[in-house]
Amino acid sequence: MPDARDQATLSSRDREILKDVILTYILSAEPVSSRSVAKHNFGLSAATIRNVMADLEEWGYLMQPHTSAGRVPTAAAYHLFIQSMMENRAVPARERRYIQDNLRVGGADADQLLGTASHLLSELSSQVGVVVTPAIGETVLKAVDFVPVSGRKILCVVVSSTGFIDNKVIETEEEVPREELVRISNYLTENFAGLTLREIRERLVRMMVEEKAQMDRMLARTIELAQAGLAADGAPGVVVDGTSMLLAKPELSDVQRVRRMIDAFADKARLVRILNRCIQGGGVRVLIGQDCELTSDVELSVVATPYGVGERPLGTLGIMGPSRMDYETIIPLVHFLGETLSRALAEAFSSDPDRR
Amino acid sequence: MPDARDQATLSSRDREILKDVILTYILSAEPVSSRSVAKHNFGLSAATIRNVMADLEEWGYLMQPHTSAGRVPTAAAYHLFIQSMMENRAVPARERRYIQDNLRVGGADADQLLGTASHLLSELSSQVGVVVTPAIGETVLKAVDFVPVSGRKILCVVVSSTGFIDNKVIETEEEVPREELVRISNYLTENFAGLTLREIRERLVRMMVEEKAQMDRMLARTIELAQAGLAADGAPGVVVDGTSMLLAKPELSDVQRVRRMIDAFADKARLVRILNRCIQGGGVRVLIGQDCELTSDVELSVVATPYGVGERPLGTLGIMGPSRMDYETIIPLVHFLGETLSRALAEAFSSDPDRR
DNA sequence: CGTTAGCACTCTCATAGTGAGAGTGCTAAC
DNA sequence: GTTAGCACTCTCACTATGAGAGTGCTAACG
Repeated sequence: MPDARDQATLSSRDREILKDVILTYILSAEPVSSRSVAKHNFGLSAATIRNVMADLEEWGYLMQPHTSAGRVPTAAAYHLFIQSMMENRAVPARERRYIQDNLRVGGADADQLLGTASHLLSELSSQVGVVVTPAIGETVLKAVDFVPVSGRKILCVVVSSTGFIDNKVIETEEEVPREELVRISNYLTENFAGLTLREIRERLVRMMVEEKAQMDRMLARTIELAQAGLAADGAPGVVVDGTSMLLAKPELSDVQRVRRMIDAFADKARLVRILNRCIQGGGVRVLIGQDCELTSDVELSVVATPYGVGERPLGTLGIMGPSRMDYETIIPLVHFLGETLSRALAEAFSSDPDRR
Repeated sequence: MPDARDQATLSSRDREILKDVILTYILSAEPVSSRSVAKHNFGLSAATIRNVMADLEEWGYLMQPHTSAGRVPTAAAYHLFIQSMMENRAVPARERRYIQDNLRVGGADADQLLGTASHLLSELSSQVGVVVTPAIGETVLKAVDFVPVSGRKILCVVVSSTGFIDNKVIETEEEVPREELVRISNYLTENFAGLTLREIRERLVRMMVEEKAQMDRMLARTIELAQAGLAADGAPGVVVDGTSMLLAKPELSDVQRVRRMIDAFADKARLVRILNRCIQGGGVRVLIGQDCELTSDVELSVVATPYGVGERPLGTLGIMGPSRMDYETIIPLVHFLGETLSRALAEAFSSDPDRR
C-alpha cells in the first residue's frame, strides 16, 4: 500500500479536495463528510469525492475517528496545507493598528512589552499566547546602577541595551557610601557597556586574578558588587497568557483533559525547550502534533517565530493550541507580532525623535 | 415559621449535628444524609437526626438541593461554624518551614515576594491564591534613582521603604547629562524620603508655584523628572495564582461554568474591590456566598487578611474558592502567611544582621 | 414528650434498548 | 472515469426502567 505519497503524486483535484476538507474541519471542528465537500464546489458527486478521500486516507492525509464517520486531517495534511496550499491572509488593518498601539513603548519597559505581546497573541488568536524572555546572561549591558536600600542591602539595577531591566537586591560585606556607589556604577557602565553579562563576568574573573595584589579598596568593592549584581543566574522565562481559551475549544469539553493541559503550560522549562526549537531559521515555524512534545489526547500545534533586535535573536514568541487552528490567519498574525515587537524593542534604545 | 434563629436557641445537640454535617460535607462534597450523621456518633437513630436536620433547615442553616437528597450547609451555617464551632488547627511545622523558606528575602524584591506568597497560598490550600499589591501612590519613598537609557529616555527607579521597586521609562525635553541625574536623584532622595508619593507630588506642585520666577535650570529639571517619574498613576494590582485548581473541584465539572469563573478572576479591578473589603479590622476575614460579589452558580468564599509593615497596611492577601472549603486549615494558613509576608517585608528594609 | 421503627413517596442516576440520521464502501450501470 | 443505489455501520439522542438513597410522616414505645 502506498504510504505518505508526496505532494507531486497528488493530482490537482486531490489537492483541492484535501484543502476543502481541511478548511471545513478548521471551521467546524467536526469530521468532514464527502457529501459536504461535494456540496461546496466541484461538479462532482459525493461518491466520487468518497473515492478520492479514501485515497487520501490511504496516503496518510486523512483519518476517520471511527468507521462511517466523516474524515479528519492528519498532521501530514496540515503540513502540506501550510507549505503549499494556504493563502497567507494579511493581518487586517484594524488588528495591525491595535497591535501597534498596544506595543507602543511609551513609559513601558521591555518586560511589560513582552507581557502585552503575550496577551495580544492570545486575544487575537483565541489560543494560548506564549513568549520566551531572553536569558539574562545573553543580554547586552547598557547601564548598571546601584541604589542603597538599607544598611548593607543594595538594589542593583541592570539595564540591557534592548530595554530589559533586571532588579536584584544584594547584600555587601560592609556598608558602602552613596557617593562610592555612584562612582562604581559609573565605572562599570563606562567600561562594560556593550558586552553581554556573560562576557562581563568572565572579564571580571580575569581582573580579579591579574590584579589581585595591587587591588585598591574601591576596585575590590567594584568587583564585589559587579559579581553579585551581574550574576547571570536567570534562566529564560516564559510569559503565558490565555490558558482559559482552551476551555472554549469544543474538542476540550472534558474537564480533566483541560486540567492536564493547563498544568502542562505551567511547566515553563518544557515550554522554553519547545519554543526554542523554533529559534533557528528566522521565520515563522509551525510544529504540528507529535512534533511538539506536549503529550495529550488532543493533537497540539505550535506557531512560533523568533524576535530580537537587528541580527541578535532575543527570544521566541508564538501561540499553542489544538492542531485544528486557523493557520491562514494565525501564521501572519504571529509573523506580524514578531516584527512589531522587535521594532518596538529596537525603538526602546535608539531614540527615534519622530515617534508619535 | 422561625427564621434564621440565632446561635443561642440552638441546643448543644443541634450544634453537634450541624457541625458534623458541615465537616462531612467539606470532606465529601456531597449532600449529607441523616443516616451518615447517625452512623458517625451520637446514640441517636437516623430518624431523630432527620427531625433535627429538618429544624436546622427551617432555621436557614441547611438546605436540600432537591427533595429526598441529603442536606448541604448554607452560608449561615458556615458563618456559625467559623465563628464558634471551629477549632483553629495550627499550621503544621512542615508547612511553616516551607513558607518561611520560600519567603526568605535573599535577593528578591518585594514584588517577587508577593508572587511567591500568592503561589504558596494556592499551593497549600488548593484554592486560588490572590494578593493585592499596594497602590503605588501610598508607598513611602526610600530612594529615587535615574539611569540614562538612551538619548532623552531615562529609566526612573523608585524604591519604597517597604522594598517595592517601580520602574518607569520617562522621556525628557532635552538630554540630561549623567552627572546631573545623579545630583537630581540625590536631591530628591535626601529631601523627600519618608513621604508617600502622593505627598511628594503635592509638595512639588507647591514648589513649582512658589518658586516659579527664580527657578534655576537644575531645579526645573528636577521638578520635571520628579513629576514624570513619581507620577502615582498605578492602581493597586493583583497577583492571582492557581486558577487551574478550580478544575479539580468536583462541584465544577462543567467546563462552561469553570470558564466563566476563570474569566471572573481576570477582572482585576473587581478582585481588588472585594479583597479590600477585608482590609479593615486587621485579622483574617471570611466572606461567604453572596457576601462576595463573584456571581456564579457555585457559592464562592473569600478568606483574606491584610498584610503590611508595622502599623501601615499595604495590601490584602488571601484565597478564593467554593464555599465548601476546609476553613479549619485555611484560616490559620492565611493568617500565618499574612504574618510571615509582613515580617519578610519588614526585614527587607530594616537590615537585620542575624537573619537566617 | 422525646425517640424510634416502619413505610410510602420522591428524586436521581446508571443502564439498556430503540430508532433516526449520517456516513461510508461497494457494486453495477452509464 | 463517474455516478446512482443500496446495504451496512456507527453514533447520538431519547426513552423507559429499576435500583438506590433519602426523606417525611405516622404510630408505637419507654
